[in-house]
Amino acid sequence: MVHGALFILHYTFCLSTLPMRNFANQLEENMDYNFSEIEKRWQAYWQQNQTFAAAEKSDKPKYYVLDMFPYPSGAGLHVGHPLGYIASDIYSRYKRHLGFNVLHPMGYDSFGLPAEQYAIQTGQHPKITTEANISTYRRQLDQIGFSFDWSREVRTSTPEYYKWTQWIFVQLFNSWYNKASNKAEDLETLIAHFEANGTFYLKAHTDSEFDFSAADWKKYSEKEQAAVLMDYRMAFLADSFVNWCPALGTVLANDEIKDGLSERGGHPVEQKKMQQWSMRITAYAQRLLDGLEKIDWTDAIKEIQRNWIGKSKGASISFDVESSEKKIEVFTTRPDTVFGVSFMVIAPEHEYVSELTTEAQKEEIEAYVKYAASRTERERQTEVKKITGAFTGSYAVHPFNGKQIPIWIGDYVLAGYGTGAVMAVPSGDQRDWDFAKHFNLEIPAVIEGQNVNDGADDNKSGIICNSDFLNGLPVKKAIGAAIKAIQEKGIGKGQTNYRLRDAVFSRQRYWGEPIPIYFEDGIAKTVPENELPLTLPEVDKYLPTEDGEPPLARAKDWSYKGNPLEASTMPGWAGSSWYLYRYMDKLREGDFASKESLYYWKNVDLYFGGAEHATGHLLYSRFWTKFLNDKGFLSIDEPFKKLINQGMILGNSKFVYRSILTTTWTNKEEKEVEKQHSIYLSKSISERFVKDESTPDDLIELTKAVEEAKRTVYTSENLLWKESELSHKIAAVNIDISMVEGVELDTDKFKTANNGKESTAHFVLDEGKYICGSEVEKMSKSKFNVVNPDRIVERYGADTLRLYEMFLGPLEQAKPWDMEGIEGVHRFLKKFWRLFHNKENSFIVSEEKATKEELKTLHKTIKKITEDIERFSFNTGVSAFMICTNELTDLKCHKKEILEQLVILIEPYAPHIAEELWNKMGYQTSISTANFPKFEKSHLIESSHKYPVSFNGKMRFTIELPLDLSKDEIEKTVLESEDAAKWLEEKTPKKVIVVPGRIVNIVV
RNA sequence: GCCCGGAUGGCGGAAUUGGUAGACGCGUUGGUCUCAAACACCAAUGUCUUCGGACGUGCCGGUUCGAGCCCGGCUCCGGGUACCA
Repeated sequence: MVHGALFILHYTFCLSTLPMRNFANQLEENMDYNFSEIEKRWQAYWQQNQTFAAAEKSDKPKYYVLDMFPYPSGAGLHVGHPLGYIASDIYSRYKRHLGFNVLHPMGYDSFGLPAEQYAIQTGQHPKITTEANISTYRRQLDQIGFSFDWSREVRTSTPEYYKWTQWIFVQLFNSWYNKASNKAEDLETLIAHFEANGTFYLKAHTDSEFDFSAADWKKYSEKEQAAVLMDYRMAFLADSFVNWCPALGTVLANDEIKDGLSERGGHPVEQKKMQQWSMRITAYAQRLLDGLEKIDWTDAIKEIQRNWIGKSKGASISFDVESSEKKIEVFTTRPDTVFGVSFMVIAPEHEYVSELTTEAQKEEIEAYVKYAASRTERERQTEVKKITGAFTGSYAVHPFNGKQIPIWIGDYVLAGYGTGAVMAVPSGDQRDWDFAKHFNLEIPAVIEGQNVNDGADDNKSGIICNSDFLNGLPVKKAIGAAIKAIQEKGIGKGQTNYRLRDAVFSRQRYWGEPIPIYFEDGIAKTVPENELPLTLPEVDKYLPTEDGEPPLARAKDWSYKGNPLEASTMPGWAGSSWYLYRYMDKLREGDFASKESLYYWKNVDLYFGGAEHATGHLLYSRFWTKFLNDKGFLSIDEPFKKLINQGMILGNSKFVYRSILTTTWTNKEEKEVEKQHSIYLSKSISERFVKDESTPDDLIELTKAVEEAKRTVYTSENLLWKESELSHKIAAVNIDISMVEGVELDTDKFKTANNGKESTAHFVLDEGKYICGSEVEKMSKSKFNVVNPDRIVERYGADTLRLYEMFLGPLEQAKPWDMEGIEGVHRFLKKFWRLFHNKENSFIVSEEKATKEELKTLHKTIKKITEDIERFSFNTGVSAFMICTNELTDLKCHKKEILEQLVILIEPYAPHIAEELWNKMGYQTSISTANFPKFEKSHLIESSHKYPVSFNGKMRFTIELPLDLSKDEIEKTVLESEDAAKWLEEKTPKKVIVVPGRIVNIVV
C-alpha cells in the first residue's frame, strides 16, 4: 500500500515536469522578437544620449506632463502603480513627436511615516531604508522604458530640496492675509498699519478679535506684539483642537483620517487641545472655490473639493441671555425660520458653559461635559443616532418676540464649526427635531401646511407662517427679509461660513522637514534665510523623549544660538505642495526655481494621479501656489491645468476553503488522544458541503482525504482510531496567487510554501483538481494578490506590459488585472514584428509603392490613434493597432512607405520595438523626435457606401450604393431591390428616411 | 442621509454627434501542422429557434422614422462625504 502510493506520486511528478522543460526550450527557439535584448539596448541608448532631457531654453512650445511622485515604499511597485506613468509617458512621447519641448520629470516623496515606523522597529536610519527603496523603484521604473528627464529628479528628504520647503514656511510665517487687497502680504504692511491705526480699519483674516489703537501698539512689549502678530501670520502657532493619534504619537490633519481612524495604520484618533503650527488655508477658501472654475479637472474631484471647502450662506445672530451680560452668537443658513426657534444648543466645550449653568443644573452639566470629553472621534461618528445633552438652567431671549428660550448643551453641536452654538429649529432641521423629540421640547411649525409630527422639513419652498413680519413670504424672500431685520436691529448680519479648517502643520515625528523656528524668550523667530537648510539632526532613538517631546528634542544641542529649536517636523504634504516648480529649474542655483524657468514652464499642463489626494495634496498645492503668487514669486495661480485620475488596478485574490478534521485515537494506556488536520475542499465541493448538499462523488473524495489524513497518524504513531469528525465550519483563506494557475491550485507548491507550514494539508479534489475561489479586490500584500511588474517584464517585455496596462480598459476606471489577457497583447507584438520579418527572422521591409488599400488602412489608423491619444482613450488605441496589424498582415504588406509611419504611431505605446524597427529601417537617430504621421483625408474617400437598410428601425439587409446618388435615387434603388421586396410583402411604405452616406429606414 | 459615477456576451471592454449593438482581446469549441504536446495558423462563438425568424445594452414607462446614447420613475453596484447648523 505504502509503496504503491509512493510510486504513483513519483510517476505524476515526472509527468508534470516534462512539459515545463519543453516549454522553456521552445521559448528560446521562438525568439524572433527578442524583447529583452531590444529593450535593454534602447534603455541604455536613451540614458547615454539623454534622449528625453527637456531643453532649458527652446523655441519650441513647452508642454509639462507630470505624474504624482511616489512615496518609495519597501514593497516596491506593483502593476497598479505604473498605470498612470504609462499613460503620461504615451502623452509625453506623443507631444515630442508634435514638436513640443516636453518636460516630463520624476522624483520621490521620500519623507514619511512607514520608513520611520521601520526605523523604530529596527533602529535603521530612515535615510538608509529610503535610499534602498528608491533604488528599487528606479530599477523598476527604468525597465518599463519611461521617457523621464531624470536629470531633474527631486527627493523631498534631501537638504538641498527641503531648504526651500523651509524657505516657503518662512515666507508664510512672515505673511498675513489682507482681506482688503484680498491677498497675502508681507507682515511689514500689517505692522505699519498697527503703528498708524492700531486695529482700526484693519481687514485681516484672523481668529482673534484684537482691538487696540496705534498708541496701545507702541506701548506693547516685544512679547505682547509678537503674540498679536502670531494671530495674523499665515503659518501660526495656536492652541487648537487637533486630531491626536496616541498610537502614532502625532497629530493628524483632517485629510489623514478616515472614519475616525488614522489613514496609515487605522489607529484611533481623539480630539485634544494642543499648541500647534497651523496654516491659514481658510483665508483662501473662496479663491480655492473660484479657481475650480478655470481648471480642467473631473467634476468628481471638483465636487469633492467644493464639499470639503463647504461654503454655506446665512446669517449670524446674537441672542441675549437672561440675567447675564453674555450674548450667544449663532450661525444659521435659515434666518427665515428664526420664529421656529424653541431652544438653543451650545457645544459641551463652549466657553460659556460653566457661566450659563445654574446651581440646580450644575451636577448634571458637569457630568455631561465629562462624558462628552471622554468620547473619541470614532465614537462620536459611529454613534450619530445616540441623542445626548443636558439643560443648563439658563434662558436666552428671542430677539423679535422676547420669548424665553432654554439653553441646552449637546455634543451634536461641534465646537469647531461656526460659533459652537445653534439656534434650534426643530421643525426645519432633523438633528434639532431629534433632540426636541428626545427631550420633549416644543416643535413650532413656521411654514404653511408643515407636518412636524414625523420629522423635520428642510424644504426651501413654501410660505412662512407664525412668524410676525415674515408671514406670507416665500422662503427665499423671507431669508433676505430676515437678514435685513437682523441687521437693522443690530443683532447680527448676513454671513458666509466655510467648513474648511486651518491645516495643522506640526507632526511630532522624526522623518520630516524640521520647522526652521527657534524660541528666544518664548518668542518664535525664524532661522535666518542664509542659514537654511536647518538640517535634520541625528537622534539616538526615533521615539518621543521621556517628557513627551517629539524625537528631534533628543538631538544633541537642538538649539540655535542657545535658544531651543522647534522640535516638531512638517507634514507629508509640505514637500509635495511645491515640487512641480523645482523640476522646472535644471540648474538649481539661487531661488526655489529660477525666475526664467518659472516664466518659461509656468504650470503643469497635464497632471496624472489618484483621486484619493482630492482633499489633501491637490488642495494644499493649490493653496501654496496661490500664496506664492500673492507674494510675487509665481506668475500663475493654479498649479495643475488639467488633471487625469487613473483608476485603480484591482487584484484577483484566490481562496482555499479549509475545514478542520478532528480524529480521536486511543493509545496503549487506552487514553483518548485528539489530532487535528487541515482539510482543504475544492470550491464547489465546499459550497455543497456547507449547504449539506454533498453528492455521492463528493463523499468519495471526502472519504479519500479523511483516510489519507488518518494514514499519516497510522504510519507515524502507535494509536488506535476511534472516530473522526469534519467541521462544517469552513474558512475561506487568502492564498498567494503565485500558487494558482488559472483557478487551479498547485497543491505541491501550496504544501511547500511558507517553509512547509501546510506540508500536512489534505485536499478534497474536484475531478482531480483543486479549484480555488476568486474575488476581485484592491491589490495588497495582505491579500497575497499583488502582481509584480518585474515578472511581467521578464516574461513578456516592457512593451507588452505597457500595451497591456493600457488595453485593460478606460484609464480612469477601476479594473481587474487578468493574467490570461496579457498573452493576446504579446501575440500582437509578435505579429507586428512579423510585418517586418519573414519566418527566418530576416528583415523584409521593401521600397515598393503602397497600394490604395494599404494607404487606407494606414490613414484610418493615423486618424484613430491621434483622436484616441487626444481624448486619453488608450485602450481603444491599442485595439486600433491590432486591427491595423491584422489588416496589413492579410494584405501581406511589408512596405516601408506604410510601416515607417506605423512605427512612429506606435512609438508612444511601445517605444523599444519602435526604436529597434526604426533603426533597422536605416535611421541613425532616435525615433522619438520623428514627426508624427499626418492624417490625409484623401486616402479614406470612398466612392460607395454599404447602406444598412432598416424596416421600422430594425436592420434587415445592407446594400452597396455609390455615394454620389441623390436621396431620391437611393430611395428608388433600395425600394426596387429584391431584398426590399421580400420585407415589404407588397405593402407600400408609409415613409422612407434616407440619410445619405449613413442609413436607410423604411416605415411600413 | 446627501453628492458624484456606473450597469452592454462566459470575461475585460467597443460603439466619439440619436443611425448596422457586441469592434479588439481573452476564454471556449472544432480544424490544420505534429509521433505527441507547446507555438503558430484557419473557422465558429449574444440568447432562443419550428431554421422562416424571434428576442436582446439593469428594471418600468416616454420622446423619435430610429434609443446602449435623450426624458421621467425605480433597482443594484462603486466612490466621496456627514451631527457643518
